[in-house]
Amino acid sequence: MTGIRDLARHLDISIGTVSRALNNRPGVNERTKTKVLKAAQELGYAPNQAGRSLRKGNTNVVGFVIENASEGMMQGDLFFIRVLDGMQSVLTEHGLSLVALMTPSGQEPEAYLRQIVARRFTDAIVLSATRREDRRISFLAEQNVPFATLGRSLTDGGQPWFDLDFEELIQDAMTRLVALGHRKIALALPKTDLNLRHILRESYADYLTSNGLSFDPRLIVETESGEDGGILLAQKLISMNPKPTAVIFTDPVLPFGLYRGLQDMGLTPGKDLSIIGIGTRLASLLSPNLTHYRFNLFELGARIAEALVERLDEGQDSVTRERVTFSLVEGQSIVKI
Amino acid sequence: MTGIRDLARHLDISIGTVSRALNNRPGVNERTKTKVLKAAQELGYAPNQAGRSLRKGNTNVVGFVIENASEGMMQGDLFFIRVLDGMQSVLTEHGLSLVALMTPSGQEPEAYLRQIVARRFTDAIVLSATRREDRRISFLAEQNVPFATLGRSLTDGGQPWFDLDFEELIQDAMTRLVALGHRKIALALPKTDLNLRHILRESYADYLTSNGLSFDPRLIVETESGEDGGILLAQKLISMNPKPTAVIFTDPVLPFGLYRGLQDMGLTPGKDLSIIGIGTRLASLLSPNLTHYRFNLFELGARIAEALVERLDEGQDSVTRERVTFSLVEGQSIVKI
DNA sequence: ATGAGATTCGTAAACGTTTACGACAAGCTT
DNA sequence: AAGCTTGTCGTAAACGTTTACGAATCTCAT
Repeated sequence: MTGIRDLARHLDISIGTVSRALNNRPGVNERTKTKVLKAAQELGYAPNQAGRSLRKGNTNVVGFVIENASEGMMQGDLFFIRVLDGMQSVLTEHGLSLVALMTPSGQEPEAYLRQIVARRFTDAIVLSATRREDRRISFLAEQNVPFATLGRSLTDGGQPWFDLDFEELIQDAMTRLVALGHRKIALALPKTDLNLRHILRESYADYLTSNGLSFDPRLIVETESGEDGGILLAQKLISMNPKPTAVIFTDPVLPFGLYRGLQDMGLTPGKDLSIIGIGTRLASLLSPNLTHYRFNLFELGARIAEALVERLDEGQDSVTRERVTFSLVEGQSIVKI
Repeated sequence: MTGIRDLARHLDISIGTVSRALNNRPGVNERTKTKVLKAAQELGYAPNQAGRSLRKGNTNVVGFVIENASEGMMQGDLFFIRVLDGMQSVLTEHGLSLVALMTPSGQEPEAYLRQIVARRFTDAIVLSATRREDRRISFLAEQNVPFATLGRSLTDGGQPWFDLDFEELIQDAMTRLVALGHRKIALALPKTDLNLRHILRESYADYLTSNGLSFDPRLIVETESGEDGGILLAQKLISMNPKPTAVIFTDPVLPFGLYRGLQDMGLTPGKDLSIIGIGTRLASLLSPNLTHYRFNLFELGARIAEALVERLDEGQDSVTRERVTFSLVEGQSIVKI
């Protein structure tokens, strides 16, 4: 393995100038600088990560923490990869590396976080799957670790966050459904402690009350995730009182079960029940095509990364917090009543 | 941030013994050892990664390299997360960390690999998406980096590899189809330079020739990935000559298009064309249910990790290379002809 | 009590890099 | 030509840890 000493010896100059040349710092002759760069290229030199970060006190690595790798991941993975890709694209431009870290199944999320912070493994951290109250956020804030979150939380760590604009989305969905004559609109929420759940719930209630419509909490129904959850949901919806004419939900695999459940009971999705999904790419595989909202996750990742590098470069002047927009993919699963 | 010096000062002993106590090396009194461990716990001490790996010359990190984050990832992500989870579970047991690294979209896979090797970022590497001839493998072998691959390749780096047993799988699928009376069985292969493509092709040909059946290369058809690829495939299959009565494929989203394409032409999947998929979890969402093979990806990951720690601990005595088995999920998409 | 051996600990060097500091030479001004 | 500035480079310390080595203490048989 070729180190900076080898490089220096090979060029017969001191390792100090070699280092300066590589990190193009001032005070090194242009000619020798190019010589050094060429030699580094030829010998395949790259600075030893450990040595560099020990000296500089940083790692040039940002970590994206993934939770729950084992369970509800059917949802997450499609999600994360795109976000990661977006982050990567801007981080590399700034000479930063991106690693994805997944909390070991057995370990507490916070304990794992404590580890990687104490070891100084990364310069910055991106959290996802934010809970309504999230101790990870307060922990990172206390420790003064630069971080951002994908999703918001009631616990405020002063960090930049980016999230999907669920308020606006629910507003949009509800308006559409109401315009089609729907009044009994069910909201299917996954059993989870994610903040997402609460945001959806409140947006839903807000829309109804601020538009003079009645808010009936019985129309909010808990769902299991996945296909089975969808089948169960179909049965629940049919036997509910009041009986909803439309339903909004988030799980990407759930609609398959929902469709099947309805069909098993002799009902036609879209016709007998209007269905609108949030953030499920697979949705377009159903027939009749599921009307749903999609997000530009790549861009979301890029935005997060930008906020993070800004934070790393310039301290914490301004924290950008944004709700990124969505787009509607029209299908045939919502109809006039 | 509390370092080992703080710990030593706090206990009023030398940093040498503190280090020995923490890494429980011989030559430290049992009583002081427990004292040290307790204090470390209380002060939330964890050894600085950079300092430790600089001194020890290793990082205790293994990296899983993900390629192609942007494009054909619809397939991969569902795949990788489970493998990663399996790896994580055994790596943590051995005090190793796992990070997922994704090659930046713009960069050459090999260049990226060269980077992380030269920087000594990880102790070991797991490669996926192996090509038929894979320069990454020869590179890692040259550099003497401990590594394993998920998938095989013609280029042999002397590394342990684990792969799904596609030979046995094709054998199984073909036997079933032939037993049902099928003779014109199409094999749909994705446009890719992955070794997988060749393995499937050869297993397919092998089965036919070694069972006295005719091998007609016209029955091997290239597909685009995703839903559109499925629709295209449906059209191709129908207009082919000879016209196949069954088809085998791998893409997880493709069957949705295939089903739709057939239905658009007034045909019924399963009835008018027998369909059997490989490794697509979503397949069970279709109706009629897609008959397909599934894998225990968690275990696959665990096996890879085990092989890797064995390699890290004991040098390279034996290289385990295994093809892990599959299971059939019976659906209604293959029928007697 | 004394020496040998075992146990426990402190000291200091080393890992590879960056960077503050000073040395030296060259160019310029007066 | 002397002094000053500028440009270029070498020297050495520092980052936080581990570990070889030796010093100090203790144990125990003689």
